[in-house]
Amino acid sequence: MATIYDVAKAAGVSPKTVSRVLNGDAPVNQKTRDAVLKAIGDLNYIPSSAARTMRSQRSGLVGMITGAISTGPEWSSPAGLPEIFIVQGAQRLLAEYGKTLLISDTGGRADRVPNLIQTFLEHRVEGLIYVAEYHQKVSLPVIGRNTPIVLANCFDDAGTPAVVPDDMGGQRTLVQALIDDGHERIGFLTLPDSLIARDLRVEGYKSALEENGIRFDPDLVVSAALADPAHEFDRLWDSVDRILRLKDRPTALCCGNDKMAMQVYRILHERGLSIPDDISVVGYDDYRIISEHVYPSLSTIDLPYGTIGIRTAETLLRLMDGAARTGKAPVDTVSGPLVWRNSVKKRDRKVTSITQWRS
Amino acid sequence: MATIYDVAKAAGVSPKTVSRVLNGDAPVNQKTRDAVLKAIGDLNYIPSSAARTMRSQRSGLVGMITGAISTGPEWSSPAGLPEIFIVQGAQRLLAEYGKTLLISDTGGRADRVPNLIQTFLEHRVEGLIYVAEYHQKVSLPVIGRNTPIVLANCFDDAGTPAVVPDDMGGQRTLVQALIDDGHERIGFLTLPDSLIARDLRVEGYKSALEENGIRFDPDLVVSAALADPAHEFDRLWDSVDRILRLKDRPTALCCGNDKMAMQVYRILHERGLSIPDDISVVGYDDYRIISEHVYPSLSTIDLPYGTIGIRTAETLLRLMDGAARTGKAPVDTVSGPLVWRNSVKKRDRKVTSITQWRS
DNA sequence: CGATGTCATGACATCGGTGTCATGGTTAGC
DNA sequence: GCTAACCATGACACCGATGTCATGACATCG
Repeated sequence: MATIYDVAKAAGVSPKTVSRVLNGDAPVNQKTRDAVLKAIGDLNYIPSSAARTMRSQRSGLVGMITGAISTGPEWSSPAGLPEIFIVQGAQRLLAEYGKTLLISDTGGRADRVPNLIQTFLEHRVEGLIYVAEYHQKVSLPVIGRNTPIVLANCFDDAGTPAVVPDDMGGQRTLVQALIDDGHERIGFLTLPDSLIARDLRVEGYKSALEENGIRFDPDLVVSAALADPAHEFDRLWDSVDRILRLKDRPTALCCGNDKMAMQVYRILHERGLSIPDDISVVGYDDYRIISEHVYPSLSTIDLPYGTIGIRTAETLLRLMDGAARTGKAPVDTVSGPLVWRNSVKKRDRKVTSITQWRS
Repeated sequence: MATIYDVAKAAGVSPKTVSRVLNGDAPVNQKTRDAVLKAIGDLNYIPSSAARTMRSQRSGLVGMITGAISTGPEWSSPAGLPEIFIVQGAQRLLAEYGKTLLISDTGGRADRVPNLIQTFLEHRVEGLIYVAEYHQKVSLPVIGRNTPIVLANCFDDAGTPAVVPDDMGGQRTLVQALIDDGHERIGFLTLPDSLIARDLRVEGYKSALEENGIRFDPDLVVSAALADPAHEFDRLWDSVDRILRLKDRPTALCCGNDKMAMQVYRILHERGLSIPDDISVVGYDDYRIISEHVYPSLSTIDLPYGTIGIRTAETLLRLMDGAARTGKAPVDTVSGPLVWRNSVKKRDRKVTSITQWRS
């Protein structure tokens, strides 16, 4: 492989001049420049980033770790796989800034993390990103002060900068949209209790009700999923059953995610209820293979993994740039747009909503 | 950051001896070794792979490109995203061999590929992997002879080593399973004509019929999907309609993939047909969020992306190891297991199948 | 016209490891 | 007891870039 010396010799200049042409850090005469560029082309010269890294102490690399890290309950999402969107988002932004992404997956074994970090540090990554499979709390082994790290889709106790989905705001937006469509009795089939997203979304649900002067009825919120997938469906069936038997039956159901919504479709269908005429349904995630293809297509809210990736990279780049931690909260929340399809029916409101004379 | 010289000084030995402890390339006295290891720990020394790469000319890096590359029709799979499984599979195997994965996504723009390759070459990657979104033919810009490259989920005209799914064998297996369950009139709602997988699977379908002495009826094979997603559903509806109106109506339907199967479920349901009692259905891909959660759960065949990733890495490692291209065909096919769930009904065969006296 | 500044370029050291070769001390073999 | 073989270690050059400083050729200015 040709070196900068070969190029220099071929162009009849010094290596340093070739370097100047490549990096543009000092003026070079046009003729000289042309000669150098020609030599580069002829020799098919490709600079060595290893040599450059050594001299300049900047590798241009960013490390990313995906896969399990917490020792919490294994809540596998065999098809969720938000990771790829986060990876793509982060990679694309980093590429714009000339950074290359090193990636490594734990393969589900948290004990491998220190090794991965060691490898990344050997490559002198300028920053690290850790991506969790779902919104959760993690605890990472400590890394030297020098290498900034940003958490994506998770956060920790140590105040590490993090980017997470705005589960509370998302659910609030979703419920607000239902209220705007005239719904007031809104059931909520939640994710498993062990998930942080579950609590945040219930908060968002409550807050939307409150802002609209609707009383919160605990009977309407049912923990519908189990961390154990084996009994998932039966549990969901039972939950729907309980909600439908309520005296003042809800006109709309929020589901923990689109997958659950798909199963709720089936349950409602088997019970002879038509969506959205008899009851409206919304999901969460905008998992398009489901939301676009079920019938009626599902109204939901986008869980913006791509944006989380971009935002994470953005935060990391800023830290790499030496920006001291700003006063800003270390946990950044990202919200996604409503995606309103055909699973919600507009209703006439029985009473004038409080919202109408609020704004 | 501590260097090997700092460690040497702290341990009272020469840098070269530290190097020997790290690499184990020559015997080192136990006492000396302990002193060196202690110094390494005390100083929190992490070797620089840039320096190592420079001297040894081996970077330990493998580059991977994902995203669009062909200029063919944009057949987007918004939710398919096999890439992540391929990435994971490849990364895990590479990690076992001490290789680190550099990853870059084209962001859908094939014209960026040369830049990505340039970047990878600057990092002196020891090998390259290109991952396509779906089984297709691609054409990559030429790279120097030195860096081996393997294609995953695609192939080219130039005879580059490649790993692709065994679409023909998979469909044959699937149809054979239907035949084993007593079906003989088997409809096939295929993927869009533009896809290579479509033709291969039709081949597999025919071959299974032939092996069982069942006459191929072209009316049973309907190109059910369009590359244009806008009219996708109407087209599918029409295709199912056409097949159901056939004089000798099929007892089972093969669908191009699980997503299509999910829509076929809905169509059959609306027509008052029950699965699997009135008609059996199988998919393709084992896209679990669908296949496990529709009702009845879908019998299908796994499209083994993880295995493709592993096999690709395996092939690449062999090439990196200097193994001259063996006589083996450069295109390697990978097949996945049947996943038999509840969407197929066993039938009594009207006539003794030819298979029974064949083996 | 000499002093000063700017432009274009080169010489040389250096980043942090490892390959090569040399060296001194032990042990084995005859 | 002398040589050969081996073990453990160090000196030194080198991988391929770039930062620093120096230098010669011109242009500018008072």
